[in-house]
Parts: sequence; C-alpha cells; structure tokens
Amino acid sequence: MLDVRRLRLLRDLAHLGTIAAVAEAHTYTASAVSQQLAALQREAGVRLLERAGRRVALTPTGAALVRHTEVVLAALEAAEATLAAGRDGLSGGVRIGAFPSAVRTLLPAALVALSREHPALDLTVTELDPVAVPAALRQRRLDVALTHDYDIVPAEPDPALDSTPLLNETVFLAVPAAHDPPGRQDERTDPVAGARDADWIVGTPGTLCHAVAMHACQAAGYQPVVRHRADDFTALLALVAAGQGVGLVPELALSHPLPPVTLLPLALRRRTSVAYRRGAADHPAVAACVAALRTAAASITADRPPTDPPTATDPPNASG
Amino acid sequence: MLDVRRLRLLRDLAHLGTIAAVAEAHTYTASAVSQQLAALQREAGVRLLERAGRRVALTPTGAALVRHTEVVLAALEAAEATLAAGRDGLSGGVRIGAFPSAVRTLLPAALVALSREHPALDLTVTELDPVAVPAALRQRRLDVALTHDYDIVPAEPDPALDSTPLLNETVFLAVPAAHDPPGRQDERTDPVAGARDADWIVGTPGTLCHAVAMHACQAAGYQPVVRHRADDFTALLALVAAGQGVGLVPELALSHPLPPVTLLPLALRRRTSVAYRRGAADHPAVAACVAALRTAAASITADRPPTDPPTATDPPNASG
DNA sequence: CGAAAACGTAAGCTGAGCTGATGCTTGACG
DNA sequence: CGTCAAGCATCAGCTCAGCTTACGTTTTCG
Repeated sequence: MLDVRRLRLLRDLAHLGTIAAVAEAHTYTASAVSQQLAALQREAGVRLLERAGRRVALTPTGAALVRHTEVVLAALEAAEATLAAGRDGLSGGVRIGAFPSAVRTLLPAALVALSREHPALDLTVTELDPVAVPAALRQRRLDVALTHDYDIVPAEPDPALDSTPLLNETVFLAVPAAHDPPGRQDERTDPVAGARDADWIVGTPGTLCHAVAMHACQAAGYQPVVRHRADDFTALLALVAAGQGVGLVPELALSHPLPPVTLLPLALRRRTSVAYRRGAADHPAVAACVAALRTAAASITADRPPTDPPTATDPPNASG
Repeated sequence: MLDVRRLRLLRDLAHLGTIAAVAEAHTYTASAVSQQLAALQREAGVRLLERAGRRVALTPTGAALVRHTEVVLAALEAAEATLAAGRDGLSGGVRIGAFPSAVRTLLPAALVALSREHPALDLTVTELDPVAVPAALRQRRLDVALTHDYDIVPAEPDPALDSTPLLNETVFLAVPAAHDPPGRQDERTDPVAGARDADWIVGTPGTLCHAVAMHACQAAGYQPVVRHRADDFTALLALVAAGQGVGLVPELALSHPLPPVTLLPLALRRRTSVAYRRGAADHPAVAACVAALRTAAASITADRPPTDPPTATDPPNASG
C-alpha cells in the first residue's frame, strides 16, 4: 500500500519543481523530502525521478503517479468534508483568499452574512493575487479563494482544484476623459489597438493583471509602453484621470465616485469564481462560503443592471 | 490529512464486524487496532464507533467515512497498477482464487497461456468458495478471483471490488437417468417444483452452491429433504446416477464421461466472472489474467455450441 | 573560477505506534 | 443466577520510521 504522505510530496514536487521548495512548503528539511521520495521510489520499483541539472524532474511514470495522487487526495478531502458535516455545528477556521478588488466589493457582504448565520466560523481573509491561488490551496494555506481568469489568459484546469463561477464582467480600457480615445480614433473595433501609442499603467510583473494587459496589447500587435505600475484599480483610475496613461479596469473595480475617465468596453471579459480543493465542495463551511459569495455576487450584478450584458455603445458610468 | 492506514482499519471493521477480526486480518493485536481507531476518531472530531453489546458498530458518519475510504483505496490501487505497468516486464506474484469446478475447467488453459506468454509471472492458485472471495480480495490475500452468482442469489455490488463477466451458463437439475423426471411429471414448467418429494444432494452449508439450492427450492415453495452433502459436482453426479437423489449442476461442471443421469434445464442461470480490487483493472498482471480467462471461457463456450443458448426440449449430454 | 543553489548520504535522536498485561462489560450456557 | 469466554479499552514499555543536522557533490550563474 503506497504511503499517501509520500505521494503528496511527489505531487507537490510536480508543481513546485524542486525538493527544496517542497520541503519549505511542508516545513521539513530538504533532506527529509529527499529521503521520503527515495523511499517512495524504492517501494514503487520504478524510477519516478531523475536529476535534471541541479534539480529533479519526474519521469513519465512519476507524472502518472501524480495524476492518481490527485484522485486520492480529492477523495480524502471529500472524506474530511463528510466528517465536518458530521460535527454538530458549523465551526472552525476558514481561510479565505481574495484578490484586492474583491476584498473591497464582493467579500464584505459575504463575510457579514456568513458570520451572522454561522457565528462559530472563524473567518480569516488573506489578500493574494490569482496567480498564487492554486499553490495556496494545494498547500492548504487557504481553504477557499476568490480568483479570476480572462479569455486571453485562461486558467489551466487543475486536477487538484475545483471552482464555481461567480461573475462574468466586462473589462474596460480606461482613458483620460478630457481626451478623445487616444491614437487612431477610427479603430473602433478594438480600443486596445487604438492605444498603441499611449502610455500604459499596468500591475506589477507576476500578477495576473500585468499578464492580461501584456497579452491584450500583444494580441493587438504591439508591446505597450509601461509608464506606471499600480495594482490597485482605484489608484490606476486616479492616474488615468490625471492623464498619466491608460489601463485595463474590470467592471467590479469601478469605484463609485468615479474619477473623470472614459471607459471603453472591450470584448475581453473577466470571469470571477470561487476555488477550493477538489472534494471540498461538500464541506459545510466551504459550501456556506460559496453560497454567501454567490448571493453577494448576485446582489452586485442586480445593483448594476445596465452592465451585464454590456452595452458597447453606452459604456456605464462613463463621465466626461 | 486523514491517515489512510487508519481508514483502512475502519473500512475492514465495517466488513468484519469486530476489532479482533480486523486485528487478525492485519496481523496486529486487537489493542493496536483499538488504539488506531481511537486516534482516528479523535482526529475526526466525530463519533465514528459506538459500543453495541460487546462489539462496536459504526455510526452513520463512520459508515459515510467508509464509503469515502473505498474511493481512496481504489485510487491507490489504480496508482499501484500504473507503477506495475511502468516496471519493465510482467513479473511478480499473482494470487488467483477460484471455485473448485473452475480449477478443473476454466483455469488450466488460462494458466498455460499465461505462463507461456509471461514466464516471469508467479501464479498461485487457491481454491475457495465464491462467498469467501470478497473478503479475500479486500484483505489482499488474493489478487484475482473467479466467482459466480445466480439470478436468485445475486452478488451484492461491492464498492471495493470490480469484475468482468466470463460465462453465462444454464443450470440443470440432475435426476437419475433410469427414472422419468421425479414427482409430478406434468409440471414441465419447473423441474425443481417437480422434485419436491425427491431426496436432495446439496453442498455444505456456507457455500454458494448450498445457498442456491435452498433458494431454488424455497422459490418453488418447499424445503428440500437433504440426503447427501457434496461440494464436488462430479461426486454429486455420481450420487445422482446411483439413484441417491437429485441436485443442481451448472453446465461447466458436466464431466465428459457423463454418468447416466438426466439433465433438466432450468431457467436459472449461473454467471461466472473474474473479480479484482477496484482500480486494479489496469494492473498489467491482472489484465493479463483477465484476458487469458476470457479466451479460455470463449473456447469453452465454442466447444459446446448446443448448450448456449440452452435448448430446453433437448437437454445436452442427456443419456438414457 | 568562486559561490550559491540544489540534491544525496550518513549519523543520531525522538515520538508514533506496536506488543503485552490487565480490567471491564456483555452474552451464552448449564 | 453464577460462571466463563468473547470482545474492547487502557496502561506501560520498547522499537523503528522518519526527522534534523552535518557534510559532500554537482550544477549554474555572475
């Protein structure tokens, strides 16, 4: 019978790439991980790892073993979910991760509803970028995470994770209000293409916001001139209003006293969803979080009827 | 993270009923099992067991946990199957269980083919009754097992096991050849009903053969008079030929120099199949065994064309 | 070409988990 | 209704799996 603890190390190695990183994630020493993986390999009777430079890579058999491990771990997660359901009330800690704009918009209402209906729940919110969500969930540093992806930067399906969709928003190109749409104004089909010569305000490298801005420009056939870096959309809007450049803003991030900017709707859409470990969907605490977030998302979309579906000819909240 | 070793103990407790039996199956002391289950319960935070008399019973939550455990174990089995597939050649030990008549009929050809094609395989055959097959597979005392069930005694689906069908045979009521069908001869619809007043030759209690004979008579509305007990069908046929009574005989068990008996085909059918642990279907050794048994079964049915489908008016091999 | 990163091996220590002993409760049986 | 065996839980004690620490080797990068 294979040892699940060792399989978990192998699974994490597949994602983290080095034994040292696996050790850090498990608060072990690298030596311990190396020994355990060696034991797993010995027990398996097949080569699972091989050195690749100064790191180790999985053999095809090792990768296949990881795929099976995902199933095992999902089943164990589901087992723990039923245990949690067997316990009397909804209690214990739930670590929620969310991207910054969700912490401001979606999350507060959901948190209020959750702590009202389940006062025994210990909710802990951590702000983190969507790119960090999968690893955080897998390494059990989070239980539930708000995340999103874009058409042009789709999240690759992760066998270890599951999710339910929450929102599907329009993304706008924010440009200074005083000006007309920058660049060639006849390019109405794609405002991003028209912003070829504009200065850009994007997120810091490594975040999803940064990646999507880069991809959008790349799809329009150019490399953007990055003038400013701002991860906070309110800050970004303020910079745009100050004439410092243009940037991408999702609908949810539009602050209510909107600075004087013009919002050009793009074909690009942002899909927000709640993610959790596969098998945890039946965990009562996770289910409660998902339900609360769904109602919060529903009330948000109800508050802003004209924005969904987007009316390209009449951008909402656009002020002159 | 739940400990799979402990979950396995709980799963086995669900089937074996007592901690002592689980301990014996794992070659532990009862104390060790008790401690591990207590630890599992502590870790789970829910009552999983409760004393019922001088034994322990699972709570509903405990039973739910067992169901999840089956999934976990099946995934681990599948993982080991891919490891075995990753190893160079087909090698290692394969413990095959089979009911007695299969050992004589189906198995030899399959064994010959297997050891010819995969000489590195260490085949070990154990004779055992189908009722013992599920426990033997679960407790890993066997890897593959030939088993069967009947329409009137269907094998309940076991979440821990999987199987592929091999044969579907007619069951006959064997009666002495000299006599006409015993009892009221007008009851052509059901020979078993006509054998109400006959002496019966059945298997020893606890075997599936015994159970199916009892069920068949019960379905015909009576309790059979059991004169002799014989598990071996050749012995049973000899007894019938000697006029000692009647008995049920499946098609596969008909010895080739058939004693002078009359065989009355019944509506009852016996379904033979190969069983293995769920998840092990992709294990190369298991797959090879299944394939060999399938071809053996196919050649047997090809050898006896008139018997499948059965011709009720002209019982095969019936001699006067 | 030194230095850091990454992995593996050897030695030593600690706790999880086993055995064995003991006591309690339950059910069967005369 | 007393006796006995079956079955489970708890306690004490011991052993080894598995961790850390230390060190050596290989690779990559500045």
